[in-house]
Amino acid sequence: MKRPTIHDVAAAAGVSRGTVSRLLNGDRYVSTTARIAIERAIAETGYVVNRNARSLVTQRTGSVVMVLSEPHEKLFEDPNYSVMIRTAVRMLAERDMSLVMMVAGDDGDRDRVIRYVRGGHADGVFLLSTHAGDRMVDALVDTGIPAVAQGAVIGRENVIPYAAADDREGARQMTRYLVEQGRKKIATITGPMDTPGGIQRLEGFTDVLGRKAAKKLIEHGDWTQLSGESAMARLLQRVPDLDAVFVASDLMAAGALSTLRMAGRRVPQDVAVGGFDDSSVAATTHPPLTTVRQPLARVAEETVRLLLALIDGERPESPVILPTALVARESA
Amino acid sequence: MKRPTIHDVAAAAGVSRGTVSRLLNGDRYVSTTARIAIERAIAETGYVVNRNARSLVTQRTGSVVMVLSEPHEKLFEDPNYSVMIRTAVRMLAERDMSLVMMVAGDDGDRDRVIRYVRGGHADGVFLLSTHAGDRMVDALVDTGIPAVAQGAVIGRENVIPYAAADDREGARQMTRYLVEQGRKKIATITGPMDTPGGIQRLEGFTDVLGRKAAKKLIEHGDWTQLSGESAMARLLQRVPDLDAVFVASDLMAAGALSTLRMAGRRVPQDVAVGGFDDSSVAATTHPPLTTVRQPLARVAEETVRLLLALIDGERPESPVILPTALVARESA
DNA sequence: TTTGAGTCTGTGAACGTTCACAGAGACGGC
DNA sequence: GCCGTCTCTGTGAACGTTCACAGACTCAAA
Repeated sequence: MKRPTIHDVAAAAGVSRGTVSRLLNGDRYVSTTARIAIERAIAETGYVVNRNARSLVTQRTGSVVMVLSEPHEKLFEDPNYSVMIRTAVRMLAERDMSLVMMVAGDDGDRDRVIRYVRGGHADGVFLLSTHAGDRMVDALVDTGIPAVAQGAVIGRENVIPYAAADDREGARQMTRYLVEQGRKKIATITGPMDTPGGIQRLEGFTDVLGRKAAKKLIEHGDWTQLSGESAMARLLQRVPDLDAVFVASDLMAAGALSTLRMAGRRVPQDVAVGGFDDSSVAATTHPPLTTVRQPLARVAEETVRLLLALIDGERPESPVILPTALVARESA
Repeated sequence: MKRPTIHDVAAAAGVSRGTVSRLLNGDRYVSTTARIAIERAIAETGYVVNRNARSLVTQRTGSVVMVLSEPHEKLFEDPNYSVMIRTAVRMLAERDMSLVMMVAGDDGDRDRVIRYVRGGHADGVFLLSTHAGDRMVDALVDTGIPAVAQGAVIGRENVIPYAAADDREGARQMTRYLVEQGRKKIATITGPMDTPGGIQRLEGFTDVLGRKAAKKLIEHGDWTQLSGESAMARLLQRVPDLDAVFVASDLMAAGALSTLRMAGRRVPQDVAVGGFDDSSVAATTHPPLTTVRQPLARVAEETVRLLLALIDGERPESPVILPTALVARESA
């Protein structure tokens, strides 16, 4: 019951290992008769190449590792991951490469990742939601193995190529929209200020309103619904006469909506609410959220493309920034 | 700049390959002096074992593959996946094993998966949301490599071990709850009838109401919000006097809620709505959904445990069915 | 002192590939 | 008829491990 090897195929086809190997690897110097015999032999024996043996000599693994840098608790919610995983799996499959998942939640995890990559077990690395100042990033860069990120790695923008949505311009779009609607006192709830989305979306907001004007109108959240609720509560207390709020994620916006409802403010009559992401919650809130759509699928695609190019030894341009679009619903 | 090999470590430590290998693999016959020398040599050289070379001789890969059987479009939404991935990655990491992701969306994908597993590239397989009658399942079983599923594989319940939430009892809980609230005409919107959740949750519903009574009160959806909307519309047309509906997923329930709102029915006064999953949407709908919580994390854990046991050559009990809990909010 | 068991070590072979090399044959141009 | 080029093929070595085996040494019991 042993798995057939390249020897078995060669014997069955009446040729040598070398010829079989050449056919397998797309070398052009294989005669048609040999080709046919080998192809039949492969079909008959059910042969499939042993990647370990191959990797051992080629020094290539045919796999890429995706590193998720969230702590273990905060796992749900983010559709980014699914899209990223699917896209990567699909695009890698086209090259017959595979995707290995790793989590870098604590220091032990990070060491494992470093060891894994340093051990030469991957041809490339995807970094997801990596935090500012993560020493793992530098260690990975040191290995010399291609690495890319989805969204900027703060402080390493120039060393880790990345693709991302145009968070800043998206925030500008939303803020301008609120202004155009005649809103006079527009506040914002940001994401965490150690994430690119948190930073960029606030930048976009102040781009439109001006730094001084915006100063008093900022509260910070941590992307969770709960943090949206409490940030909204703090805003209402500090700025009771606000008539609009730009919330840096839909989930936080959902939280803001319930706080507003509890406070008796009507949306959008009294307060307009703008979200960000156009995630699935955006359509289910009441009222449905006006939000900014991110081209998630395209960002994922470009991220993968970036890594594949690096693996191929090219020098792709980075960053790849993709446009966002305003989705007008009822909340603003 | 070559990566150090076991030879380098052996030389640096003044011992032979064999001794280093023994230490690495936890063999007890290694003297303390050798151990210390080797450990220092490993630290100095930055040695990390080459898994390919190891796999080549041990015939074990130290990795497990997770197969997602959704077509490429329907990817978002399902938190199951994230939890499952995280749990698997975490538990595998403890054994220094890694997780490879594959998607089986079309026939080409399925062939790739079969080839991959048949090629001996994985020590085990996780099957996620596998469809009834999928020939890939039989092919995988034929390889003799351990495989488990999260949720039953319809028609292969006895050949593929699995862990799952007690969908049937969960549906009973919800249906009973609606009855206890004094609801007289309770309808249901099911999931697709080729998924275990679709089947089991309907079973639970009819368990409580009786097959004949339930007959007329059933509409089918496909888990999406949109399908929930239209199924609800069909129900309203066919059974205008219904006063409750058990919807087999929260997302579909969100759809049902908006149809009810459009139709001018108040929830829960006119119509009570019960969901299933206790997913993130459940809290954001208006009114918040009364639903059934699945022990997602525990299901994932048990699924992984099952596979690890199989890999270790044990014969674990299957299926592992885990209890659900009713979460009362405002919609019922 | 001999024996035997237990501990520890080194060595050669094997795992299944790819790759470089050498060589055989075919064919066309001179 | 010879040479050079092109196509095609087989072979040996290498990749970095593990494993079985044989042997050396220690120690205690007979």
